[in-house]
Amino acid sequence: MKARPYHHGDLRQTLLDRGALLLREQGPTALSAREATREIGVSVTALYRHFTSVEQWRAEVSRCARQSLAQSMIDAIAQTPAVRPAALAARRRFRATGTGYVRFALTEPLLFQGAFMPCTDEPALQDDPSAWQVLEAALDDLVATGAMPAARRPEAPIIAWSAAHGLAALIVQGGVSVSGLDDPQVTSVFDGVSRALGIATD
Amino acid sequence: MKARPYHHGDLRQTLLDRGALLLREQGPTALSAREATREIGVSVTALYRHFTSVEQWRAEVSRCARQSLAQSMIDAIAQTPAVRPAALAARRRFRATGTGYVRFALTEPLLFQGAFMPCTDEPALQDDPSAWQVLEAALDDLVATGAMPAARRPEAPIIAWSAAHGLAALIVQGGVSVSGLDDPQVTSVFDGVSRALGIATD
DNA sequence: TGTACATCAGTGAACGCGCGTTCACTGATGTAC
DNA sequence: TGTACATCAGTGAACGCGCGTTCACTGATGTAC
Repeated sequence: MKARPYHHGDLRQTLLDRGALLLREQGPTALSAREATREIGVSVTALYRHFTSVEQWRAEVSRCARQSLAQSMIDAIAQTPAVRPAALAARRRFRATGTGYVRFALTEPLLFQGAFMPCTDEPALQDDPSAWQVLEAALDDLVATGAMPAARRPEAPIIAWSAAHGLAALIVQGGVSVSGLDDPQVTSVFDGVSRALGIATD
Repeated sequence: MKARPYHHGDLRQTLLDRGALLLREQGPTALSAREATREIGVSVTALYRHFTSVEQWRAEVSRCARQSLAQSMIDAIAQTPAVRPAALAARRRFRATGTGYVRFALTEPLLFQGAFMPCTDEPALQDDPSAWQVLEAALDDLVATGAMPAARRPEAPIIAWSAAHGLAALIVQGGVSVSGLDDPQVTSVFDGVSRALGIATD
């Protein structure tokens, strides 16, 4: 498993990157192997050296988009200032998972669409990082610091996930228009989640 | 504006119905004018007598799917038993808007996808019935009967909408698997919304 | 009341396009002796 | 160390397919006199 160039370089990764770029700029319907290979300057057939089919490539590109989404959550957490007490910090980090999620939908709507586009094939690898796992970790954190009652922990993932995903999806589809992360509609949803989970609001 | 048959009958409506059927059985990617007209037994060109382009037809089909979704909410409300006090009845009806929404996603996942598929054209007519309006009415009802504090009214739509839509979207995309409307994940989300909005849980 | 004509719904062949997949191939890299 | 050969990444032409749109047309319905 060497990463050094053979003929082209790492064509597999280049195809994934280009696919993500296509997704980002033109959306799921524009994600075709012919377009991607044309832009890279490589023959279409070269793709078959790295993926069993175009559909499988598409599934991997979608996975990359989901990983970007998860990375947006991780970035938002990282930008959270270190504060005391620990429970407050945990609340801020949890909130950051939500804002990272919604920010991604706001700044990269087409990539967000690609992250959840229907794929007939399954990706060969699991999401890494995974948005779901980032959320789970933030919830564990809330319980560990006493910021959320442990009794809420089992239902917390689906509640937080549904709210953030629903808001993001409505924004992307244009059903809801929002000026930014400070828009009252956005903060209402996050505050609502806090109330639902018994988490204090700052 | 006559509804009686000319040559075919009401081809416009037939095209919309067939489109919705295609959406329902094979999903958005299978929604093509050639396929629809082939199944109806009419030439492709006939479509241009009723829609300016295939894309505009598609937008109208998507609207029909959204109307089916709204109808599912209305049906769920209608199945709600008449109870006293009025606040309890209002709560039940509000809950029904959510279960109607999610039931539609569960029983007609492809149609649900079609309801929110990206369309380059806008539908000529507005949704009627409209899911959004059904929700608004249910929320007014909650306030009028005292089941929800009036202070929550402004943010209630986006909170309820995000939660229900997010849950439905996650179910349809396979991210969350759920056995039915009584699944704990579903009830958790609805109970969470009630807590977020200051509505009593039965 | 009967006839001529305008209107308009639907036809069918043709077009160009971009797609995914196949095939036999070329040519560079790595390895065995 | 040098050479023969296997391996494998990438080529380029060709295929069949389904799509949306166009065009000149046919034929049924409604209307004016």
